[in-house]
Amino acid sequence: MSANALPYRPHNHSACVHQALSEARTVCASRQARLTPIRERVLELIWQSHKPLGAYDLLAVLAEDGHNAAPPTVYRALDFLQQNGLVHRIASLNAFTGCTHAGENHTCLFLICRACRNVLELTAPDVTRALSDVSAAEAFTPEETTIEVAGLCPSCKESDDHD
Amino acid sequence: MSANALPYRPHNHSACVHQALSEARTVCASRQARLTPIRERVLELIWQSHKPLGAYDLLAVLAEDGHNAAPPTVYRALDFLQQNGLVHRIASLNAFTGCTHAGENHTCLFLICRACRNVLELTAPDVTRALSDVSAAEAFTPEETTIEVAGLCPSCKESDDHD
DNA sequence: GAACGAGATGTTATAATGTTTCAAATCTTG
DNA sequence: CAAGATTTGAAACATTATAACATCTCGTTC
Repeated sequence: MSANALPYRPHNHSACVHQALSEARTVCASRQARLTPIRERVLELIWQSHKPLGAYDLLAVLAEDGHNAAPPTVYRALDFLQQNGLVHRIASLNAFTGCTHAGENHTCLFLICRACRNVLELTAPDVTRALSDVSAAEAFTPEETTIEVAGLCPSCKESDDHD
Repeated sequence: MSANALPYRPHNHSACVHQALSEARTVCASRQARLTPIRERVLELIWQSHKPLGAYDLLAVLAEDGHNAAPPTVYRALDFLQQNGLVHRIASLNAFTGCTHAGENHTCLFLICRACRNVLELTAPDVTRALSDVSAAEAFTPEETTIEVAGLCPSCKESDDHD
């Protein structure tokens, strides 16, 4: 199984978080984008797991932090993080997940487990190429691509089979 | 250009609507699903153009009809239509569009013009296969697939180039 | 170091999208 | 026609997202 499949397996997750934050600092520094405390905190929260969080989930945690934030605070942080390629919005869930390819310009896809809610982000050249061909065939100029596959991850499939 | 590319070109749209409604009746009859007046009206409204409509857009038109509907009325109609493969929800737009492959079991993708807002629905075996391969490689069991490509359609690209 | 300006954040209000719940009406089937 | 199932009506509410404007922070310039 590829290293990318981690979210579906137990792993040293604090390493994920640490690496993500570290990469984020690098990316922001190189772009002269300011990774302020709020933005960094939101990114850290999103990376707490591989389950996408909603904006209001984030707000709730910030409230526990003692930070009395309003929705725009979170949405602005999320906008910043998206613009700098640090998080993705999962349209079918209205939720946000950490980008595992920070800084890379990429078309990615998501495998979303409906049972455990974990999300695996992948880049799939074959899919990207096929989609690009389809667009070209229709003379369509693609700009933003959303590919989200909902289903069951291997672990949850197994549990499901035992029912 | 394929016949499927119609939304981006002038065409006899009332034929689209007529055919869609006719197919819907056939599909529902064969499934013993009841295409009630509200459901049919919602489907007809969705087919008024190839631009996806939001649930509240539909509500507004129903209000003009003199039909004083509340949100659940529309969402229930939309649920029914989706379940019977007559409309699709475009997750990235929170909007609904008529299915051009009614009754067929298919994985489709959408080319969404950000300028004119028209949407072209396609089935792309190469994309479907590539996605299926990716899922298999991760031992993931896919159930629902969302593929939405936002960009510029040929007509709008042309206008854009002239700026 | 004071004044300025740009970017970031705070605050309030509101918009847009979607769901829950229960009651009433309608259709279907025996 | 009576009973049960499906559909619709209606009110309230939940969730997600944005608009508008005030304030703060921090680096730059004078």
